[in-house]
Amino acid sequence: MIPKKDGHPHGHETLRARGFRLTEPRRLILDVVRATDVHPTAAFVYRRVRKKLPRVSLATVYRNLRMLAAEGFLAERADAAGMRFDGNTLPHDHFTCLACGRLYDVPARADRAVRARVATRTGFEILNHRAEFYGRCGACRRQTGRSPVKGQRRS
Amino acid sequence: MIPKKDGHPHGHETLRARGFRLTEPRRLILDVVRATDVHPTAAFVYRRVRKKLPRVSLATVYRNLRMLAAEGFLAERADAAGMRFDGNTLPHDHFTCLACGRLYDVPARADRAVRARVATRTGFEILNHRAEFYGRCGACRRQTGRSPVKGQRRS
DNA sequence: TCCTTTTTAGGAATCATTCTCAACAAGGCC
DNA sequence: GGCCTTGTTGAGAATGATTCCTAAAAAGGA
Ligand SMILES: [Mn+2]
Ligand SMILES: [Mn+2]
Ligand SMILES: [Zn+2]
Ligand SMILES: [Zn+2]
Repeated sequence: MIPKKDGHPHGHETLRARGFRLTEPRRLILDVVRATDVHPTAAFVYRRVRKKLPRVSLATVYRNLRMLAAEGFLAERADAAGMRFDGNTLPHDHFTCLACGRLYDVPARADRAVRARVATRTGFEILNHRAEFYGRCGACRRQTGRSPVKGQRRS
Repeated sequence: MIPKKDGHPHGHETLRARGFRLTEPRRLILDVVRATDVHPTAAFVYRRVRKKLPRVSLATVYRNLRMLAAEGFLAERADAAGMRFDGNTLPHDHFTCLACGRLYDVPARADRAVRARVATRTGFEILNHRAEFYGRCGACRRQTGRSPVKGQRRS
């Protein structure tokens, strides 16, 4: 039997499995977010998608980013600079360099104990958590005189 | 010598010490944020301040909240629902109840070890961090059937 | 093919936040 | 008191990210 002619890389088929149609805009949006580690904004994704699909609408990008995040194909994050998306859906923390503004993934995770302690102290049931670290990344530490700068903005 | 007739409670005098004038709008804004534990939005502060100073402008509220936060008299936080302010300037974490939406302070802090571990693993210099926990608060745990609700919005 | 449902593009609307600027208040100094 | 300088305010306009609306196109199913 001949394999389906539109077999895509990644786990795109799971989209269909969960009742999604893998339209052209959706495939491109998902690919853009997954192909970068900058935790892109919707505007960034829009710019990238337009290179392949010039007529795509910004509303379509927002709509599908929201939808893909709601279904767990992407992660959604909010910070002072607005909403960003993360193609890495494994649990991980983040580090923001205050000098260059870059946002890094921090693969390690030290939650179990911390969560348990907070839970017993407060009586809250803890289902999830989020840790953000701030400081200077390796590159910026080497460049002496590069001290924290105010007013980082969007990608 | 007669004491200054405008001696205020709290640490308001420090405002002057740092080169601020303690104007009426500023005093009221600071008092509103310090008097609540709801981590108010600018709109919330605006509503409260207007009760005492009906002619105050929303721009004045934003301007001074930003300024007071920059000087360390308040803390500023961003989440998915927008910018909020915190009268508690001591280092502390937060817990968001996914059922009722309330945001609680978590006075405990388990950072030293976590920070050190992340620093050695990544090579980043860690100057600060932020921890957010999510789950169900004590009140909501008791009310069975009250499960997490989508779309929490502003105060 | 015909019918139904989903998705889209494009533009308008919303809404939080910031900006602009003329008027105003405070303080210092003569 | 008058004058100047500097910081602050209120009102409204501007900005900018996100969402909403809607008619048209696309996809699926039978
Ligand atoms: Mn990430
Ligand atoms: Mn707090
Ligand atoms: Zn850096
Ligand atoms: Zn609750």
